[in-house]
Amino acid sequence: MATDDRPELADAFTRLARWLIDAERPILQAHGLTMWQYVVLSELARGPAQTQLALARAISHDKTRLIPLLEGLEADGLIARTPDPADRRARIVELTSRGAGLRAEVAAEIRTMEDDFLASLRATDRTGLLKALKELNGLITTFP
Amino acid sequence: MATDDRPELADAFTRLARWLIDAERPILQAHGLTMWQYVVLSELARGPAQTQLALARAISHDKTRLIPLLEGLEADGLIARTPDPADRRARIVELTSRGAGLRAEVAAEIRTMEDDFLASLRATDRTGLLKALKELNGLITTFP
DNA sequence: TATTGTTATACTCTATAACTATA
DNA sequence: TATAGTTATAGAGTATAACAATA
Repeated sequence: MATDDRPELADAFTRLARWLIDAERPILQAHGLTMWQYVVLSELARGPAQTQLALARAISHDKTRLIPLLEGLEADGLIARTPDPADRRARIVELTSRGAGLRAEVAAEIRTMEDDFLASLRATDRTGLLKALKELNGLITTFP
Repeated sequence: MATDDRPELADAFTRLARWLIDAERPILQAHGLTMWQYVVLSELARGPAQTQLALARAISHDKTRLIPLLEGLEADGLIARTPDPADRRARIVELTSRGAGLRAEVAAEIRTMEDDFLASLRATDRTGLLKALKELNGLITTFP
């Protein structure tokens, strides 16, 4: 067999993720956000969370650490937590318009950074990469 | 502009890396290895390390935590640490034949798992993905 | 003086357990 | 009894400081 130099996938993905996170950090910092705060805003951009617990699960964060995080975002006026009338234990979490605006702004800057990052690839490899990412991520979320 | 549903890259890579690491864990466990131990063996498979410090840098691990790790691998007969005659402070770290054999065995099992994982992709997307990974990983290591 | 390997210490992040209020 | 939110505590993982030996 010919020795093919395919890298180990876990290693390759980890390195790329780490690089991209490092590249996002200054963008987030310029807007006064931490990584986890941005993760919360991004998840809420898909729709309000019916409970904090559901939100924690959606972003693979544990519920105890989520609390100070939400308190900070609420104090900054980026999210709102309103008691669910149907179940007074639960609190519905959603973006304020200010939070939605900030998230969109940051997402656009990150997107620009990503486009620069992918610019060196041939078109076919880039589309293959993006299609593969979408396909594989669908795969692993359907049966975790 | 049409809303394109491209995922954020950092998120996509992180999820895939986490999934793959979870998939590797039982393989490593079956051979009595931790993730970091396997990382060390893999790095040494590329060639001996002239110093422990260089090894730590190569795998992005800090030198203090590397020490108990190497002691464990040495006790298991998987690596050897020999003082460098030219610089008696330094210790050259290399795989024993047993360590090399174990590493190759584990790598083969991981490779099989990866092939199964990628099996659902179309051929063009799979090759695009692999070429893109190689290209991008080269990019980020040349100017970190 | 600077560097390798090492030990000891502090710090951060993460997970577990326990409490309250509702259901 | 079970669950949502919260608080307090313990644990793993990581980084920093300090030391001996050698350069």
